[in-house]
Amino acid sequence: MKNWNRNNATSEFVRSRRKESKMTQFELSDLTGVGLRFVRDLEQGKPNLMTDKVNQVLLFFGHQLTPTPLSDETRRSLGK
Amino acid sequence: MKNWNRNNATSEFVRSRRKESKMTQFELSDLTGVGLRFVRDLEQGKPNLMTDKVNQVLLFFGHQLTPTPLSDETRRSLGK
DNA sequence: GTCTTTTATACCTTTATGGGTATAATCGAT
DNA sequence: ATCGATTATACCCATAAAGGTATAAAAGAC
Repeated sequence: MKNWNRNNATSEFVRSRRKESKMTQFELSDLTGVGLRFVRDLEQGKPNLMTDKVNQVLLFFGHQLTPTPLSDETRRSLGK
Repeated sequence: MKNWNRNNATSEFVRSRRKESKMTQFELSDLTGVGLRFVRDLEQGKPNLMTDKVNQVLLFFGHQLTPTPLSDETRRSLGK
C-alpha cells in the first residue's frame, strides 16, 4: 500500500521535535501554516514533497533543508 | 521578473559542484535523469522544488537534503 | 571582431502535490 | 473494559511543478 519510508532524516526529525515539544500534528500544522495533511505526509515519509513546505515546518524548529554528505547508513540502504 | 534566490545552499552547491566537474547543465541532467529545465530551475534558485528530484541530483554528488540548523547568515536574511 | 556553445527566459501540456474532508485505526486516560 | 483524543488512510479538486520546445542572452574559442 504505502511503501513510504518513515525512517528518513527529515521525517524522524520532525516527529521527534514535535513530540519533544508536546505538540499534536494539528497544532504543528496550525503554527507552521501548512495543512494537516502535509504534516502527516511529511512524518510518514512521503517521497515527493515541496521543499518550501518542508522548510516552512523546519523553520519552526530553527532548521532548513541543505545538502549534506550521504551517511554510511544511507549509502548502505541505497546500495551505493 | 524572477525574484528567485540563486544564493541559497542548494543552488550554490549544485552549481559549484557541476563546474568543478566541468559538466554542462545538459550533461548533469542527462546523467542524473532529471529534465534539463529542472537543473536550470534548481541552479537559478526556484523556490518550490520536489525533494526527490533535488535528491536525485544531489545523490550524484554523494549528498542529500537533510534538516540543518539555520546559519546566522540565513537567520539574518530571514529577519529571525 | 565572428561563430559556437552554454545558459537563461517564455510558453504550453501533463501530472501529481497539497489541501480539505470523511472514515478507520491507534493510543491514552480513566 | 469504555470513551476521548490523536494519528492514519482514502477520496476528490485546484493549483503548480516538471518536462519539452523554442527563442534570447551570455560566455568562450578563435
